[in-house]
Amino acid sequence: MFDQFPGLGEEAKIAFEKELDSLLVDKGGLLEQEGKVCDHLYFIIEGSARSFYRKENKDITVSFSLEGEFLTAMHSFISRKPSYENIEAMEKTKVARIKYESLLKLFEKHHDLERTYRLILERYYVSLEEQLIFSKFKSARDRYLDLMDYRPKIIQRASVGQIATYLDMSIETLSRIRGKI
Amino acid sequence: MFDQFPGLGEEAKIAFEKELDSLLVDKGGLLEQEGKVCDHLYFIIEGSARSFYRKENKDITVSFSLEGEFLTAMHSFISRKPSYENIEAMEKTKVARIKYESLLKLFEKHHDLERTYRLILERYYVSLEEQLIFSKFKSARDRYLDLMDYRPKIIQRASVGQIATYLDMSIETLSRIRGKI
DNA sequence: CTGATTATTTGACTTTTCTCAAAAGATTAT
DNA sequence: ATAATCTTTTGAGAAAAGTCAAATAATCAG
Repeated sequence: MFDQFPGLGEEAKIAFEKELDSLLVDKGGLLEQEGKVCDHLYFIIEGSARSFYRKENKDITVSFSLEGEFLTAMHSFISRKPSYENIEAMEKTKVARIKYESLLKLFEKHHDLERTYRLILERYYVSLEEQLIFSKFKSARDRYLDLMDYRPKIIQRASVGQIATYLDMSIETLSRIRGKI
Repeated sequence: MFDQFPGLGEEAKIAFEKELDSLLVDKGGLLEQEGKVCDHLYFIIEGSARSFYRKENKDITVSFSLEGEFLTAMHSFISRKPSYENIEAMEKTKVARIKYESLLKLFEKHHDLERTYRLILERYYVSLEEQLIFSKFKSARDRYLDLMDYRPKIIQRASVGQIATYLDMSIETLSRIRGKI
């Protein structure tokens, strides 16, 4: 879990792992729900998830997460306000999670853990920024081709509808793009 | 500068301020340039700035910042890779800034400063997420109306062209929207 | 102040993507 | 296995926003 964060000491790791709580969710099961404050930072051990929200009875996918990645409804987790996001398992998925409160407590004792969290946050930020820019300046077709290049696994695991809202185009447009490759 | 971050102790503030470096930039002057690693976190004391990048000889505005706000080419600042962003003063602008290296050093000594930085980062994140969602699900007209509501000062200070690329629409479309309010 | 440059607005037309509708293909529960 | 449901594909027409071009308006340098 922390291979990617070499600065983290053994002591902090152990303390962190003590606070972890593990969870198995079925396909379609919700890890987080809109309207509630998101209290957990998740780590996907196995499986995949997507976060989405609802607009006029449609699900709009905001992000996809695969095993080995941290995940939360960051906006709510940070701001402590009710989330507008839902997080749903895309298949049978195993996650570890830690409570917001526990995390803050651990920060008091383990400086290096707060740093690691900061790094996770930074990653989150960078990927969001890439997503913004990428969505801003490319045609529907290029957004799809980019996704194929950078995150091919998502195309294998997510439905056309989920991918379409993620890429900000209609299902029909995506279907037509796929037909023409 | 730190009024918004009550958790920060006097000692850390003093140490931080010691590392600050103040700068006056003329209208159009560049604080950061694409291709270079961004080494500074800025704070706008007076004036305003925008960050943008170039695509096919056009400037695409990514964000606007006003006095009292922290600002950097976050992607590069975080990743230590060359920036694709430029940051430019929109008028005569006074900034304070700290070097990336100095900041990291201060983190070693002042845990509360690293926390404050984390909070700045969180804010950055939240505003980026809002921008993404906001750009994703609104019509050109609604994006403009939202900007008028949330950041009216930007509309007063930035040019039509700058606002148009920020809102991801053509200059002509924005001009027509403005004509019809 | 004045000509030159740059920014904004307006018009006509094009392109991209959307919406609605229907058909075809999968998936799920009984 | 089969009906029922959900997802994907395909077609046709509509809407939103883009492009190109020209006219105004604003800003800047000498």
